[in-house]
Amino acid sequence: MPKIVDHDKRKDEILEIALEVFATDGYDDSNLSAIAKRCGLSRATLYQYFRNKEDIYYFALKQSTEGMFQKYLRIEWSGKGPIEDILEICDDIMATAERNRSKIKNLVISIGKSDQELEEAVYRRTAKLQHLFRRLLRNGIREGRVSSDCDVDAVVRQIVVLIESFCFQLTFFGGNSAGVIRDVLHSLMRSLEVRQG
Amino acid sequence: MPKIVDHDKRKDEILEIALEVFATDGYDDSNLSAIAKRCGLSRATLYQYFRNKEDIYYFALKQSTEGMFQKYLRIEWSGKGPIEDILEICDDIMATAERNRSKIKNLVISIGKSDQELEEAVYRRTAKLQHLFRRLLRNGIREGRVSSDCDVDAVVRQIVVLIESFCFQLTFFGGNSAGVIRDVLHSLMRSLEVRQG
Amino acid sequence: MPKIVDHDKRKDEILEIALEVFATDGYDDSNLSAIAKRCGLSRATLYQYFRNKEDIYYFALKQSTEGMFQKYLRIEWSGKGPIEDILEICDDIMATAERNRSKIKNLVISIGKSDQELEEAVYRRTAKLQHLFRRLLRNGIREGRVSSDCDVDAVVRQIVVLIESFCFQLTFFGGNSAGVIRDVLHSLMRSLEVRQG
Amino acid sequence: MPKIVDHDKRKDEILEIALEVFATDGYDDSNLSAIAKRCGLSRATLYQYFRNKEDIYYFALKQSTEGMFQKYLRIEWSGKGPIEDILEICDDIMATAERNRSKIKNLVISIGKSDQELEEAVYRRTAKLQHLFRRLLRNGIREGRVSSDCDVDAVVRQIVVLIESFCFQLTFFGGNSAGVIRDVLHSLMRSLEVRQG
DNA sequence: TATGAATGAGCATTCATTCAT
DNA sequence: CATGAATGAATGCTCATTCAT
Repeated sequence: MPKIVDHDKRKDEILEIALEVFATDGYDDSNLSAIAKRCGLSRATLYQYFRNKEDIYYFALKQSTEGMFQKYLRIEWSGKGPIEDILEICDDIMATAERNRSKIKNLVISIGKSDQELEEAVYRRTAKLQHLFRRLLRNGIREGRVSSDCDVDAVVRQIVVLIESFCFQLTFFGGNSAGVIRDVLHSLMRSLEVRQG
Repeated sequence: MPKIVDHDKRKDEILEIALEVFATDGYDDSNLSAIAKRCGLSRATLYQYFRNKEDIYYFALKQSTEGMFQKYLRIEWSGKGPIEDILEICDDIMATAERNRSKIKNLVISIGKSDQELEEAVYRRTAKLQHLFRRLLRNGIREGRVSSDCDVDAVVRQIVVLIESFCFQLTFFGGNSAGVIRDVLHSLMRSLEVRQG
Repeated sequence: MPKIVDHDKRKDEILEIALEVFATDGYDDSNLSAIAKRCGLSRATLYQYFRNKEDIYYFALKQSTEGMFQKYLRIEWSGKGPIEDILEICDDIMATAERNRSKIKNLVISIGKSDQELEEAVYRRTAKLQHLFRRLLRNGIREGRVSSDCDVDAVVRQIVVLIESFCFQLTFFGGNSAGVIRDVLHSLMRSLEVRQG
Repeated sequence: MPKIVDHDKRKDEILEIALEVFATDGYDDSNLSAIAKRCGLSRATLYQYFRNKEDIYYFALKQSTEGMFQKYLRIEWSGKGPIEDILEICDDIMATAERNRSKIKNLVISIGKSDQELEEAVYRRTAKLQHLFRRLLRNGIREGRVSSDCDVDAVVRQIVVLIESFCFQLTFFGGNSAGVIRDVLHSLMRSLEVRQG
């Protein structure tokens, strides 16, 4: 029997490392030598797991975003009200982003390369989340906990764009700047809240 | 007169063209051949004006941002009040950014390359503007036109970060997404306004 | 019985397939992966049967030419005369070549790689045949059925070279061009024939 | 003024050398390093003259065959008769081929790579020559110097195929074998001659 | 000043071959 | 006997940069 290494596991390890390298150096300035070296492999060996550099990048990115927003879809709601719930989700997303800065950075840089496919992917991944936000807001309005002036679609759009901006700030200026976006998001949401007498 | 007079002018022409090329192809995917060709010069000649590719990039960027925020510093104020004045400036900046998307894109991408120097440059260029905003807000509070709850420093920070985010959105997702940031900025500022009985 | 019996058989199977691959892609453009895959084996396993790629090629070629000219050596002669006999043999050789174009192509290409060893091999394989031709011609002269002007050695040489040329034409330009060589060979031989009053 | 080297001349020099290298090693087994080294240039410099390896090969081949058969088209005819004239041309072609073995070898190898374009090119280059042969033979028949049995088209075809075969033999087995083909061609033509009383 | 010529350094990719299991 | 894993050695190609004129 041949030398056995869990192929898929090794694949994931490579992607993990590749992601870091890509995040540090960018796609163009990175090179397979660096990735291979950090994996403790030769450059040629990478080709046993992936067809080419682009492939590595693509899968590294895919792996890093997969399931990123899945967990929010089956949340159990606290009684704190819709605004609080939305903020909680948003905060969690942003905290996750902060914890995975290198992944986010890659994502952002990739979008910058105007990879149309990725833009759509971002949309697809957040579509359900947007739907959730809409439902929460509408419920809130019906229950009188959210200001009836609120243009639901517009607000949801703003939330999403602000979260994106959070990621941008995180990528380009770091956590402090990103924190400002979080503040803005909070102000924005709070201004929609109907104070409960 | 000898040709020498033209030196600086020629330098600027090169930078102008270089900026376009960089904006289109990105720093890495661009090459000096392309720039030289579009300048009607040979590659070697570029080295008579600049030391290397990075130099060209650096100066192209510098040139493109120079004076970007200068004009706001000697503005004459309308009687509409500080909030309105600030929004007017912000809108003008954002409109300018939208008109110069390729420059902005370069700027953003460069920052992404984590060119520390550039990050500082951005700060330096906006420092005076921030000071202006602070003054306007403080005046507004004193005159009772701006809510006294307003944490001036925090708000100014938010303004700046939102304008940055506007540029990011512009670069990565285009004008529609960027417009959402503008809306957020407006909401934010309006919420500080004290309605005049 | 253990699997060992199959070893040589398996070897031949590999060579058979290898020959096809080599004929299709050429030595350089072919690769062991392709051969291994078509054999249903892993690349590494090939090395259990052959030392290296060249070995595989060498033996594939050897196998394909082995016995190519054997059958003519124990032919029973018709009464049609030596010229007719020679032509019959030549036609049969050429027909065989036409039927095994891919083998021939490999052979030709290999010779092109100036594999000295192969050139000699070609000579060795045809030596006996040349001897047979010589005998037939000499008999023919003695019996008055072949023109006495005929320089036996020269003619035999011509026959062989024409058959080789037939293979070249077959390889490079296909059957039609090769057919022309066959015609030439026939004319040549017929011109040696002494018409029997 | 810059360093001036006659660009086209240098180009030709490179092609000259490249041709030799290709003839020795074949297209695949050759590499640009070898060509560059023998040119006294760096690999990168080759790319200032040609776009890629294939280009070098293509032009090397083109250069080598250009005008190969041109000179025969405006020959002045001796009084020796058509057969003699044709043989003289053929001998000259074959002698030229022998003198330019490396060119011929390349040509042959290229055809082997089944470069359709080249096969056509060979045809195009010999088309006028074939026409000339046909005319000579027809004149010969009319004038009673060539046997009236002679199937002109067939004979011309045979001549061409034999010359090709000459080249093949030259490439694969060298001048001695090729000489045999020359002999065959002579016999063939002589057998068409009508002896002048 | 301007530029044709030349190059070194670097990169992605391929593939025959080895080795441990 | 069989094979997955791993790799060294090549190779074509690009490009910023230098140099001599």
